[in-house]
Amino acid sequence: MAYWLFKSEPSTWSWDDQVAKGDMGEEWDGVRNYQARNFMRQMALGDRGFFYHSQKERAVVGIVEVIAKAHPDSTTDDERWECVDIKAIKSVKTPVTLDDIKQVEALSEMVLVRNSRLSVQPVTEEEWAIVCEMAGISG
DNA sequence: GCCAACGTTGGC
DNA sequence: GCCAACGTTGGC
Repeated sequence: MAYWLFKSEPSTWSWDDQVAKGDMGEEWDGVRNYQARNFMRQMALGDRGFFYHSQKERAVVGIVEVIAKAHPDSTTDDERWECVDIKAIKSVKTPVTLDDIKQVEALSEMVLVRNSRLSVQPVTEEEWAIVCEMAGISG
């Protein structure tokens, strides 16, 4: 199983919105970036991901699961763009902020730190475990 | 609200 | 195929 991070502006699509969709989940649509799309193409059913709020909040707020492999993005006719479907699994006990992450040496190579603009990113198993611990959950 | 970093576009 | 110009994202 692989681990990922999905970034969203809460004013556009928040963790609460995602949770409200329940087990039906929702398309992670609107991605118009090749790197991000390529990562989504690599995702498998059951892969886990962090749900991260960008902009003002800047924190990991929940855990999601991939429930549909990459398929055409329904918000565009442009066949270049694809997306996966994800559903909310659980909320964090404690949001893990970007500041928190930057304090941890073992997390200094996270894509979130290295390339803050990428909206869909891979997360290593070690990074996953550390952030889950900081969030007060078991992952 | 500003600006740095990055990706994309289009002219050559 | 290069590179300048431009647009967007997201941290600060």
